[in-house]
Amino acid sequence: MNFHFEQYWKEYNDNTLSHSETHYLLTIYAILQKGEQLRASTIAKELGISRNAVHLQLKKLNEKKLVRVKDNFITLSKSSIELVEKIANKRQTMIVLLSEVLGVPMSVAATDSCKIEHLISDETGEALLKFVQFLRSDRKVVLQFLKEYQKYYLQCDPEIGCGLCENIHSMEKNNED
Amino acid sequence: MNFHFEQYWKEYNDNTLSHSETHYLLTIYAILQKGEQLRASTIAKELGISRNAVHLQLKKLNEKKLVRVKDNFITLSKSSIELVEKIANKRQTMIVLLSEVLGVPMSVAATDSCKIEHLISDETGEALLKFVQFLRSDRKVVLQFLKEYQKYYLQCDPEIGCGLCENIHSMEKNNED
DNA sequence: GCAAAGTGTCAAGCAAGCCTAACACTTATT
DNA sequence: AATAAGTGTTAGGCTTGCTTGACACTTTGC
Repeated sequence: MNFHFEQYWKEYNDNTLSHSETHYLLTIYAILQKGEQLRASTIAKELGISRNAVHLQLKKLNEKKLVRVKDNFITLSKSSIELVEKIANKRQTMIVLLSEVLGVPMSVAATDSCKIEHLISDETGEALLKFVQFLRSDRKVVLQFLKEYQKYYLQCDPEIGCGLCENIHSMEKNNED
Repeated sequence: MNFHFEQYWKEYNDNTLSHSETHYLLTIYAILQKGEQLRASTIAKELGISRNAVHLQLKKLNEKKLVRVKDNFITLSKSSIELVEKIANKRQTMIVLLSEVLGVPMSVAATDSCKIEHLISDETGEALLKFVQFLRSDRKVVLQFLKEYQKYYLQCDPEIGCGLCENIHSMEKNNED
């Protein structure tokens, strides 16, 4: 416990993307993926903020070469697509870990993941992904591990279930030993 | 993937404590635990910010009943001690999961945990704690699980090690079967 | 005892990121 | 053609949380 956290706490805002920027880019990415043309006011509606705020943020994102605006239509640069996909992966990994493995309710898992997705380092993101992939594999040792975890740590009514036990049961079905 | 994240993204700042407040309280807690008397300028030195900034923040924390100031000496209220201990637990749990189980370097684990500790819900914090406690227990199924995980997912030179394999080996020693 | 150092406090300023108000311009509607 | 609705843009304001400068008061050192 003698790690000097005081050295780290200021790094909170030293991220590639701020929380705000992250959600602009994620939103833009999601809409563009549907094949739709995208303008500022759509982002405003989607994020629930004013057109003016979007306008200002887009100007900054454009200066940072993260978005392009042409004829009022918005596209993402290659580098920001990479950033967005990395962050979306981190979010998804966290959600799976929290909800599928640890049994946290989906809405809580989604909220928490949404808050921290842009703060997690690539190193941690990759380690989490590997771990979750392993936990989702149908190895015997994983199923035994999960069953034992469920047995001791998740108090759930077997009649009702808890979200997690259903996952384990369905994994078992795919892995008849 | 059709979860509406746009509903959540604004909750980023709706936390009991901001990142800044969190680190004020954690710092105050740590110093008081050493039994030392504490004044504003000490916090300034510890956090690496100006006395003026500390002064303003302490005024706000005092209004929120999170700290008490008497004769320029600072103490924590009962409610903020509870908050601090909860957050410190979340941080510690995350650090253990990342560094001991997933093999992320300690400095990365510390930085990431420091950034997200105050954003994680109590529900997620408790679920993570249970999971880490289980992973640290000396159950046979846990050791097998960790060994298999290490085998497939952690490329490390057995001569040098990776931080994680050492943990597993030491767990094995305590669990002669 | 007196200068130097440490401490608390107020003021003004800055950056991020939001807000509302106001205005210009372009589409739709009728 | 005329009014309404949608969109982009600028300007001023607010909050959080930091900064530096200036000033007063209290310790400490010689």
